[in-house]
Amino acid sequence: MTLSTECMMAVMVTRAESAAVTRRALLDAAAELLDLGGPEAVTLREVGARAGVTRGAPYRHFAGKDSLLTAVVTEGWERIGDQVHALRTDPALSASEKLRGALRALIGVGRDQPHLYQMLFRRPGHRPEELGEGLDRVRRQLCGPAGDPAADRVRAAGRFQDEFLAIVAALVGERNTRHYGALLLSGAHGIADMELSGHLGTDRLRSTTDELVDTLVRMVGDAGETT
Amino acid sequence: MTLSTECMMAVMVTRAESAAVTRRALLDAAAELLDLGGPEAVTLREVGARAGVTRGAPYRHFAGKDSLLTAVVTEGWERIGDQVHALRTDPALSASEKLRGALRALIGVGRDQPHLYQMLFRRPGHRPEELGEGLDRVRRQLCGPAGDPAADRVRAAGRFQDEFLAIVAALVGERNTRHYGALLLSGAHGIADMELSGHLGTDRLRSTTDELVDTLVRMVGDAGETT
DNA sequence: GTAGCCAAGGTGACAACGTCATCTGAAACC
DNA sequence: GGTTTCAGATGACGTTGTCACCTTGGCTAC
Repeated sequence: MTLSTECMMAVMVTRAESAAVTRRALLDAAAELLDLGGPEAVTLREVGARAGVTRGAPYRHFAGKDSLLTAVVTEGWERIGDQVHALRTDPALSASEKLRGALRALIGVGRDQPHLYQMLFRRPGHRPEELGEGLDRVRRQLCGPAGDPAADRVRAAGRFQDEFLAIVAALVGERNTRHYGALLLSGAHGIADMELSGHLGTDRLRSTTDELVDTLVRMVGDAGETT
Repeated sequence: MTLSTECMMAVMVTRAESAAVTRRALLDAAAELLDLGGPEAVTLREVGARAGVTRGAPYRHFAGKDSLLTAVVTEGWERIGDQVHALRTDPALSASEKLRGALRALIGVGRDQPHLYQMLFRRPGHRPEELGEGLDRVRRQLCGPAGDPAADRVRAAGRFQDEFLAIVAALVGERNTRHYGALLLSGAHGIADMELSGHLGTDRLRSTTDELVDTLVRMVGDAGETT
């Protein structure tokens, strides 16, 4: 039955269409495996199998495993960017409600897709030993060829940051945006990652993520007013 | 020359001593490889080679690769715990100086040993999908047999937290310690991890880690006073 | 319409890895 | 002195990422 349906639906597909659907299936399979068991569980053989192709096929669409995972991470950043964009442009929300929502959205990704979340905050080539100028250098290095996985990922993360900083600017003013934006983002990420690593919610550190976010936003609001 | 020295020093070593020195060499080799290239670069074959044994030998001292890495992480937590202990008991420092020092020490580990740092904040069995009650559950599960790698790691992290929270308590009072302690630790970890992942120090988020720590401590100090 | 092109995908192979079963030799113990 | 025990060596197995090579079927130029 599945086969006959497949045959009927396979009638008249152009080559580009077929390649696009395979690429999409590879990305979906990789994202699913990532959610299930982390980067280690994403094997090109299993990805290929779930996408209905063999182990070598992914190399037609991605340079290798890293490249595939980077593409999955890029789509993760794009989704979060969309979420924050929706918050920022929602006329029914106050500035601090938008901020709280953005931070909670980030932490929510951590809770719903822990493995994906942890990959959001890994250097594209995952080489933390060379700190240098951070993503700016990566951006300059890779800005040229659009479609490059690492560059796409940096761009997607940058868009998220722009949306987020626009919300922060409305709260603490243009002049303090970069500083308090960095502090808020670091704080939210720290809260999310502490929860993921199991350090939160213990006997010693018993606060919930929501409580921590509320305190953080309140403190920044107070500090932003006085300056 | 090295060989003759070795021979001279190798005279009359008991079996337990030899085993201990091998275990030590394995840990050192694993830590070194971790610093150089991350967990992927820690192969049992290379660890064994650097420790002067073959690939199978590590299994005499550790259950497997995970167990070995967990032991390395445990020693990392112990070192940080010692650092914070030294800060806490230093009579020449004020409470806020101690706090700032502790946060900077944590971030310093991130800068000096990025790969080790990132493993400090990974679940012992690295299974972030089951959030549950966090480390408390792991602690209860594994509290029995001392010497168990995961239990040791949880204990070492717990000691660090105790030292840290003692500093926080002196600043915001006993009643707020858990909440603000969690916030400060999350904040510092977020700052460190954002720097490692290259998200800090970009055009959009240009603050330094020291600036962020200062603001964070100042805000918590203000909030702690008012309550 | 037909010949050639080209890219998606299949297949075999390779090295590296974690892990285990088995063997060996020497220290430890009675 | 014989036995036990355990650190370490060795061979083997399954899995993985990756590459070179091959096949096949749409696409394009004439």
